[in-house]
Amino acid sequence: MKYLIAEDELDLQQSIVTYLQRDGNICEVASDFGEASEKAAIYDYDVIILDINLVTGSGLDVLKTLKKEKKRAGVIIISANNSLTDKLEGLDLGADDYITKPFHLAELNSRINAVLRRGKYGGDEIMEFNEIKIDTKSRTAYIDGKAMALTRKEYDLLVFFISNKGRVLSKEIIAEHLWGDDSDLLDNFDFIYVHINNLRKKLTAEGAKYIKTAYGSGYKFIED
Amino acid sequence: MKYLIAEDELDLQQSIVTYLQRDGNICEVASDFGEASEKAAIYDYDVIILDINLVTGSGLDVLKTLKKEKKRAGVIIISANNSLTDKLEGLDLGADDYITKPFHLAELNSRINAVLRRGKYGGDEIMEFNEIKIDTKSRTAYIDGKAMALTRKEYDLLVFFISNKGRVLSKEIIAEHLWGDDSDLLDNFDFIYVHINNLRKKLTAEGAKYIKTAYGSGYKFIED
DNA sequence: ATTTCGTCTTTAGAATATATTTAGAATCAA
DNA sequence: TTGATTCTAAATATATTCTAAAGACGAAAT
Repeated sequence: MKYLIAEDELDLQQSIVTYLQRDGNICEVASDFGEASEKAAIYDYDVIILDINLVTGSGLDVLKTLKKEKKRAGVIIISANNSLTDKLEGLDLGADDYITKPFHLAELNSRINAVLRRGKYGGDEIMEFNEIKIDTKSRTAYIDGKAMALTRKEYDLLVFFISNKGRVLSKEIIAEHLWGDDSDLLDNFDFIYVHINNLRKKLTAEGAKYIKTAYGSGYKFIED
Repeated sequence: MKYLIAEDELDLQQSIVTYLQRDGNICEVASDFGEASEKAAIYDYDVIILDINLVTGSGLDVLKTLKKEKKRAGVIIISANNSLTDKLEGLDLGADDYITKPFHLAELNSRINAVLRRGKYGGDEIMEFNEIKIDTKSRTAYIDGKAMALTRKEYDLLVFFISNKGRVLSKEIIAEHLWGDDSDLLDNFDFIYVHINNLRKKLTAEGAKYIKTAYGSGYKFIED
């Protein structure tokens, strides 16, 4: 695998490089944003490890470059502290995962593996739909950067919708996915109405009207 | 350097010893957990290579001994399978790295070098979360510079939370990591409530309300 | 356009599931 | 043995999920 490590703390940079090279990986480094952006634009990396608190420039630039150049590198953001805003920033930047300092190299390693594994299966750590962002790690959904207070079923429902956005989901399918073979319930699906309603309320409270009723067939999550 | 190789597959054990001795290292071996624990407690090793699938005893014991005796040996776990839980468990147990069978000796060697090199950064010395600092060497947690009087379980719980900050940890996962496969307990998880409660009390006594309940899913350690 | 019927929405609250807290018994370590 | 720690058990508290029922809406038939 080929990595770009954009980190200006040189001993940390070196630790990561050594750790990754140990497994036969190819590493390139960047110590400031200019260098990081440039390399990210030109070369194809499998994973980019990006410290958003580099002294020069803005982390957005590097990620924008990646999007513009349609680079498919997985991005793991290193952030110095774990405040909510930083985390949200991480989500906004479109990173695949984030890790907060200080961390164990082995922990970084398992995140890298998760990101690489994901490329194949597509199970994202962070999901997005317009102003809605879901951090599956903390099981928290954000709307316009604000954490939503969702119950477990509401959260599961939202995740299911977003991972099937645009597709009509029948009550049967939804029930099967959220309740499994709990056959007591599967006679009627009235309870779905209630959960849909509750989730809708919380979404529309923030101005998001994404759950459309497909009369007679189900629901779909889609732009107005 | 001085090594302890705790491995009961004798030809593998011998291979490792020969490989390391060729570079002028001192090696001692142990073929069961009793021997490994005893030697680990008495002698000072730079690196301990520990097969967690030894037939006798529990891998926890050796690592617990190391913690109790405040031994600073780096630990590399050899594990027979490579499931994620095993990996995480290994890290949680305080190991510095892990390697899964089968492996090339050269790979083991580079892991050893990484572990030796590490000490520097990310060495498992100090963990931090806002005003909380944990000195893993002395197993002491400080809050605003003040040492907290934590019991073992409370300390372990706090470390587990902070090393997985932001992530929802189910009671099952917590139990698995703090109690291992002690299957007597794993039927119900009520005792978790008590430890959470106790830890919370001690944290909130200092104004830190970081343990959030994720109703129905678990707990997470996170900014308010 | 009106009726009709099946489908969906909405609400309130009952039932259930989950979490907190306390006290004390059992266990462990010094 | 003693004191600290850990676990058990039970009460209390809280949150979620489901049921039920009344009304609104959509679509097809008249």
